Amino acid sequence: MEKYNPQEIEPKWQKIWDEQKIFEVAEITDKKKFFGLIEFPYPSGDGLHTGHLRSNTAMDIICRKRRMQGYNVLYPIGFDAFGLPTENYAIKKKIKPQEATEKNIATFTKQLKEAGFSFDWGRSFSTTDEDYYKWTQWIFVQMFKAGLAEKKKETINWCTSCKIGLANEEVVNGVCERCGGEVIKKVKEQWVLKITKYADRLIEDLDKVDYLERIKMQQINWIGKSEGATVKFPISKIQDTNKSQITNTNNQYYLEVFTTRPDTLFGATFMVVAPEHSLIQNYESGIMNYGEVKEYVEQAKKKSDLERTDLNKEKTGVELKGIKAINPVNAKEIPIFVADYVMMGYGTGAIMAVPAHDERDYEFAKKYNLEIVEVIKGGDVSKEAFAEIESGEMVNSEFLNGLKPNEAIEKMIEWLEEPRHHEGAGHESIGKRQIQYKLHDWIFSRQRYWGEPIPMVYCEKCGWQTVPEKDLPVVLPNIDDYLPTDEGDSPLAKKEEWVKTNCPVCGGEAKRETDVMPNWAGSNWYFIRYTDPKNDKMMVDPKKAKYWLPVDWYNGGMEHTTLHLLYSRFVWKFLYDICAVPKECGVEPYAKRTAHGMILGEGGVKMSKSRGNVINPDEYVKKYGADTLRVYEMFMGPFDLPIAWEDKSVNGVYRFLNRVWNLQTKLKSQNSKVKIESQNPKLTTLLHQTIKKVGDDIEEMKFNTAVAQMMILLNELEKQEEISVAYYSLFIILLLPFAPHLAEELWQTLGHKESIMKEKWPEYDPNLIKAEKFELVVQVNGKVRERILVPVQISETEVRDLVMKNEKVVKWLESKEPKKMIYIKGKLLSIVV
RNA sequence: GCCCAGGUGGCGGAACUGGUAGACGCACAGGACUUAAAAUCCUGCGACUUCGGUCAUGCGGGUUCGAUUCCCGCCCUGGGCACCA
Repeated sequence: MEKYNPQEIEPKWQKIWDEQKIFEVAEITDKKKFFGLIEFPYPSGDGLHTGHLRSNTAMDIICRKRRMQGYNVLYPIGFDAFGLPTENYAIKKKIKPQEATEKNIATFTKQLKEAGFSFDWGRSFSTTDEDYYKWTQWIFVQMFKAGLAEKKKETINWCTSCKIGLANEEVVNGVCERCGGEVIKKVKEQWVLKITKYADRLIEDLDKVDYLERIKMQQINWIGKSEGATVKFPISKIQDTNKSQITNTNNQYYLEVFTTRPDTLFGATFMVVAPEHSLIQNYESGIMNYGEVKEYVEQAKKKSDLERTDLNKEKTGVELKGIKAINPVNAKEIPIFVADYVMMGYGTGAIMAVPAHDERDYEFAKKYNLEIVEVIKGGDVSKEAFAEIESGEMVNSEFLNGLKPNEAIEKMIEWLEEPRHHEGAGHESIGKRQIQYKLHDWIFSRQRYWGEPIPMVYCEKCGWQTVPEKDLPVVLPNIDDYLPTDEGDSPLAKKEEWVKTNCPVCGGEAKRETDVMPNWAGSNWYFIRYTDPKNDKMMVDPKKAKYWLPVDWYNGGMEHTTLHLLYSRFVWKFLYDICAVPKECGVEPYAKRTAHGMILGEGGVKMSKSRGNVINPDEYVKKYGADTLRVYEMFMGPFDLPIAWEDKSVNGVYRFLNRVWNLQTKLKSQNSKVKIESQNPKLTTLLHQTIKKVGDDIEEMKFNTAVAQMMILLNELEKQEEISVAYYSLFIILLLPFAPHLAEELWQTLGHKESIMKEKWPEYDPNLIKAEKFELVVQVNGKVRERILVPVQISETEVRDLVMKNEKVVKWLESKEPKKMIYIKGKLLSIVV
């Protein structure tokens, strides 16, 4: 027998699988389908990393098992290749992004094939392929036509280092998520997608899917739905007798706020507006201390978001002297402040402050000595704010007195919504019920080069027009100077002959949009395209979509469970609404979503180039083979938790596979007819337990214990004088999804002509997983005192008799009479004396 | 601050629905083979012990015949959100 030599057998089998196109899936069959999905990789210059392998191996195991269970399995792969990392990499290396992408995809392809994943390579594509992004642009056109895409002036987050606008989601702790660079506010015309219109559905439909609970929570928190009311506070017109009239340039007579606590309206003793609030500009001449206010506003602007949102800092603010707000419930005049603890980006950018029942307002009121009016009894407002909503009773609140806060909220909203005469505004309601989301509309423009051109044309006469569908794709021109500009225009703007075009409506002169789409655009819908990747007539053939979609199981990293998941769910819902995907597919794109834990470097620290602790899979494939790497990544620890790489343990897995290989020496000479049942019953039990455990564990992604169970079986098999081909075959089949090359080679060695993958996934016999005897545990007063081997069928009386005769037990009873005996069948007998 | 995980030997981690804590692997120690080493195989491996046992699953209580598992109160670690009105 030759030695286990993965370096030889792995390339051999990869070649055979590739040539036979064994994983290329039939279009539509009568078989039940299974669509397993992993996040397609971003082909960076660094090559494949251990995290890709962890996710891909897990789904590979599941898909291989499904195939053996008789499913028609789609396990596709592609590349998410547009975007900043490649562009920046290309700039650094002084090459074109096209070149970098091509090279990186080649590397990734080679690495992925070397890992033995059962991908359907026949369906592979890159988001940068023209016949793919044609449809990415087509989706944008549909969104525009549906009124969900709009170009508008937005205060955006501008990364000064990437020279690019960022979505709110891409700003983390006040800095650029990607490069950590400084983020400033900049007003720019931007394309936005109105994801907020789908906010409710994105929350509600989570009930219909099987996601990890924490993923659902993340989605819900991100959308951040709050229910409450808006309330208009009139601004009192004349304060300062020296000034005859307050100039109000925009006829703004109200300060409108959003509150989740309309019940506390009688306790509103001052107002606060964000530094960016238009009220300040509008009442410039009415604000007596305008200079002071202006200075505060300027200071606030200079602060980064990080500084402004630092919870530990003391709240600051300046009163707008000369104007007052009138609390509409009691007509009291209350002061207005500007303070940077109120954010322009949420609600109306202004709040009514109820210091008695809100911690932040309380702190502010204490500092500036403002009135604190208790309107809910139950706390001690001389000491701290009482923010409870479940308990307490309304006081000092006229028509709300005596109610519970929850009831008061409803009553107050009713009161606010009643139309009534209102000074300066005629006949309308003071406020109304309002739902507010933290989720913002999604800024979809990027002022860079390496992305899908936004397929829009601007005509002076006709306004924004979509590029006609027959002219799609708008091909990204191959330009030499693709460096970003400091002014924040896309490099495409420099290519005049490309920009200049004709208006699709009037035929007159027009200009192309020069911004490109963000990275998310291509990854929003790639899984749909896998079901029909070559279609040049439509995004997807409804028949094919109907057969394959939704995705049955989607696994990926925790880092993509908020943004990518939310965005792609939104796009799916839109495509569902316009019938671009058939109704039969359902309202959610992914039936099940799981996430793997990150692999950390040795010692539990994050892997990074700067630390120099990045594990390169290639080295391990070279040294141990892909099978060892696969099994190790599954065995290293619980799949969903982060885990540190441990070089020494890789060796342990290599030993395991070698022992499986060497087990061949114990094979009975070609005696495959031997019936399993006739063998050693203990071993038979263990074999069936292993079939059950490995099968069940794969479904629950408990790969570590599945491998452990196979090791237990191997240990037992090794103890035998000789083993039957039947036993060995079953063992290899169980191992196949984990170590496919090894399993295939051993299968062939056993004399099979067909691939092991044609075998059925084994089923266990429920009668055989039970052992004939078990170890009965005897406890005296809760302590284990004896273990006796007894037959499974033993009755309770027999157990009692047996135990009471047992010397050791008798000794522990110290001739006392047992008070109580508890018998747990098949487990233990507990005696209390 | 809020939400979600989690805390078990020297290490990664097992443990069904309250029923033998430490499976499996790593590391380590001893032995076999070898001129020797590597590899491989065998044995041992939570702590203490007067060798009868006793104590042990972050800490302190509780429920129970019995708690890693359930309840109450703390401490710590990781992740997410964060002046969201």
